[in-house]
Amino acid sequence: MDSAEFHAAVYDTVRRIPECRVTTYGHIAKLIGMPNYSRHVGQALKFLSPETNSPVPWHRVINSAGMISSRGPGTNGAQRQREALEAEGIEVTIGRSGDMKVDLGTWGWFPTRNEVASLDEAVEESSGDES
DNA sequence: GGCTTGACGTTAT
DNA sequence: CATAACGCCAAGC
Repeated sequence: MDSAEFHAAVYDTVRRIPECRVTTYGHIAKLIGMPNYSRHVGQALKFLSPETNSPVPWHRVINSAGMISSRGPGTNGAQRQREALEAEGIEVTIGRSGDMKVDLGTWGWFPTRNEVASLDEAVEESSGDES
């Protein structure tokens, strides 16, 4: 699998995250069959974040600690992500250091690969499948 | 070629 | 519960 396919797999998986739910980079990596590629999931997502018009709900992907990754003090990306999450009704905790955290126990979405496959039938989109 | 970096994860203090 | 250490793999330099 080259980087392009990896990106496509990531987008395809992230797109299936239900509304008002969040998941982690690591779980996305597991779903596409590459448990140790968590960092590259983020790498793929940042490639489409400037768009914000893509069908990929990138804002629903956070790290295992449930916090929105910084990506640079001067950038407003994290801020936009918090806005998007709250817009969906997801509760975001703000710390004193400006750390934005989501309760994974409440909003987390961690299905198995099989469950995602069953969701695939419900979606019935014209997306070319993998494997 | 090696060294550093990064929207990360897990385990141990 | 907050920090630290270690592991991980592609990309850029």
